[in-house]
Amino acid sequence: MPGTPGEREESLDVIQRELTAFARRARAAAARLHPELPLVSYTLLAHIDDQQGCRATDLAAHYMLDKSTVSRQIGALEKLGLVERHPDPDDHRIQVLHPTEAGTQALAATQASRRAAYQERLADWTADDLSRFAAYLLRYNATGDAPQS
Amino acid sequence: MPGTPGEREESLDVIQRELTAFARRARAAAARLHPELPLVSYTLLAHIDDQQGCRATDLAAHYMLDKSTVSRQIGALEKLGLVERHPDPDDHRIQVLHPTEAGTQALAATQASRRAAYQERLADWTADDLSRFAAYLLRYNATGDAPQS
DNA sequence: GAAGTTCAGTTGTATAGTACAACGGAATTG
DNA sequence: CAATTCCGTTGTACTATACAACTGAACTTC
Repeated sequence: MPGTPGEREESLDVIQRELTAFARRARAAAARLHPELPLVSYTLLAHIDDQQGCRATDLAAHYMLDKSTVSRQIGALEKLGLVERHPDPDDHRIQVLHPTEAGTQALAATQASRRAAYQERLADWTADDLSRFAAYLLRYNATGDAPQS
Repeated sequence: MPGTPGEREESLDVIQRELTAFARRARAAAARLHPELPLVSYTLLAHIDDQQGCRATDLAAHYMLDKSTVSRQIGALEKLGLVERHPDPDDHRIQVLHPTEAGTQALAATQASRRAAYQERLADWTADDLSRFAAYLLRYNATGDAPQS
């Protein structure tokens, strides 16, 4: 469709702006909502739990983070007693991470309160709109999974 | 609506997860894309430009930032010669912000490269999908404009 | 119209999250 | 075994942020 270039650009600008606005607020909201489990730690912990045994390097690659950042975050999570490191018997360089009991528990609690917040916020959306919005976000993020520049 | 709780929850989880995933990467991507214009500064500058004369407090409210943060960011932008402050003649407390010539120019350049990145990323979306996605994001962010929790 | 209150913004201080660079030890490859 | 590559840590620095204390201007109320 070559007819409507302006409209397309406008939508792109809106998407860019609104996603960025969201990103800015997400941090603030996360900090307010769960003061004891920092945002990044939460995210990493969730990933560790999801993958059931991953390495620090995996986390760094997946989140586009420096390995030093991951190292410190993991250190913090370990100090909080939420993750454990197990040396890989085959390769001594590798530390396999997984959540402790407390980690799984903390994660569940955080997830619950997050879901409640979203629930309230999106209370007046129809299930149909929610599902379409979710689909768009999935599609958007999938596109960017292996980005560049 | 007690009928369809599962589907709704699932969508909520997806939205939550995907928005968070986006937020994670946004910073890294922005840092890579425009090393010279820091992410936050860019965002604030864009808002200032968009609103043609806004106050620091407006920015703080819109992005859920502390006024001190805004104050420093504006200070940085001013030092870079990208924004100017004009005292309001009617209310001496207020500083009306707007972009300088250089600010507008820097913004245009940054916006162009950002838009190009989004363009490429969203190349295979129809204009219709883009517009609906944009609308959802606007609605989502508007809902949260005056939140609490 | 002076005192108290609210509002806009700045500054001091502290913290999280991040990157980059330099390193250490372990594994792989020649 | 020497060189290289891989995983992780530590040192250092910087950005973004919050909270609290403050200044100064404008409203309120008597």
